[in-house]
Amino acid sequence: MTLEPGMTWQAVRDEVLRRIRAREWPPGAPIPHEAELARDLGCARATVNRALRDVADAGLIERRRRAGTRVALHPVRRAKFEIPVIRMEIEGRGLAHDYRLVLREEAVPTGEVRARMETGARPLLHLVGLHLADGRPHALEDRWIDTGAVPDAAAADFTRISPNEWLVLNVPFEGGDIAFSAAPASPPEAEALGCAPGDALFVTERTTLRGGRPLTTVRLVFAPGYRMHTTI
Amino acid sequence: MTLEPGMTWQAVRDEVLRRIRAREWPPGAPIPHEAELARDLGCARATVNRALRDVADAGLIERRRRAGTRVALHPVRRAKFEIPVIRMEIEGRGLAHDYRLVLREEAVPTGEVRARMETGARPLLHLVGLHLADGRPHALEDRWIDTGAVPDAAAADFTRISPNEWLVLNVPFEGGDIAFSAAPASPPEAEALGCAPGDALFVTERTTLRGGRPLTTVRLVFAPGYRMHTTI
DNA sequence: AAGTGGTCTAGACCACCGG
DNA sequence: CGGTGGTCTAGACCACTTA
Repeated sequence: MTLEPGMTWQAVRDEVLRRIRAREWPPGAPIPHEAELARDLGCARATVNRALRDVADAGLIERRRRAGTRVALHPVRRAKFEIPVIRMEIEGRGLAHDYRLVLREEAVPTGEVRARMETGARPLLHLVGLHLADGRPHALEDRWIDTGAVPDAAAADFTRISPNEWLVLNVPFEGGDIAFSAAPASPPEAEALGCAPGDALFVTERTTLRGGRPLTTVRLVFAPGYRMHTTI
Repeated sequence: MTLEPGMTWQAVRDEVLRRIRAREWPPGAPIPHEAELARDLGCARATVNRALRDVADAGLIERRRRAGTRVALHPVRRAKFEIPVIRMEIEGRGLAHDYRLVLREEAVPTGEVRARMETGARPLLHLVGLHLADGRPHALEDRWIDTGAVPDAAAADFTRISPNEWLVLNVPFEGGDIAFSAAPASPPEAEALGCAPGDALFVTERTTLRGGRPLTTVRLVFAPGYRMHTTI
């Protein structure tokens, strides 16, 4: 029990984490309410609230009005990861970034892309480009843009700037979803990335929205050996 | 300009996001300091602080004492993802989870595992197990545990509970790192997962620490078709 | 040295929801 | 209905950093 006044919310958080780890508050057990903790720890309730919100964000406790706060039974760890602009990611490693536009067309998407974009039989802007790191293939960007939702894209010069970067700079968005998976290299992907067909490649697929409307969807296929990394 | 009193921090955040998206505050530009925003928006500075902290967490603005707050030039989006216990993830999809221990040994790790665990030539507990969803292979868990750091693991019955779940329930940890990648199925992986050798598989590698000391490292290889999903 | 964000406090009101 | 967390306020002090 710490009774020093002037406690910071980080100190409160650490004390809460200590009690959870020490099983003073075992999984599933309710913990004292904010006012009580504030009294015990000698700080304001707002400070306890700040600390507990942080612990709840990490998934270690569950909070509900009236029901109080409980230690999570199955602590689902939550972690953050970053989605940088590809050029910045490459340059951040001290490598030179280059980009080559491989394909630009107006076309009607099929299959998954069509389902994700929800644009039916309307033609979209389809761009395929290769990102290079120090001259070596890094990732293949296969993108569809709804020019109805992003009119400026029709006039953009995607031979000089990648759609990835142009969109980040020019098109504010509100949300979207991301999926990560592994896929074998298709023959064209293998040729572009300089690997063998069937090689295991790391794939991310993103669709970004504004006002609930899909703006663009992209499939990024990374050259063999790519790793996405983060910390808990 | 909104001048209603009693503004919530979410409303302040939304107004800030609107100004950024509308280029009222263009990329790289400084935004007014908290006190000024609080006056303009008719709320307390703490409310503005809460809102700006949220926007900064998302990567859209950069805050520094004395230097003030600026709109990020290259908005690195930050997203969260969840790392559930494998059993919970499977059961959450309405499938039955099963687990089979494939290998249990005391052995000295080599290569990457040895480097990650920092245990030198000391033998560790090595466990390999298969997670099944509705009887079909879901993921292969290849784990090393430092029994010096986690003594209880030596006596645990990993034929009934997976190391994944046992560790979550019994071993509090403080941090770690995670990597995601794609890899071809090795012959033993292919046999365990019921796919062909060389098939592209989604792989996650985690090392968890307590007090800066590695407790366990695990390589999870998922059956073909697995997708990790999250939203921005 | 001074301005900015970071945080704490004490009090208050409110929304929600479980008993 | 009443207790809990969620939030706002007004004021204050502090830490950091950069001009």
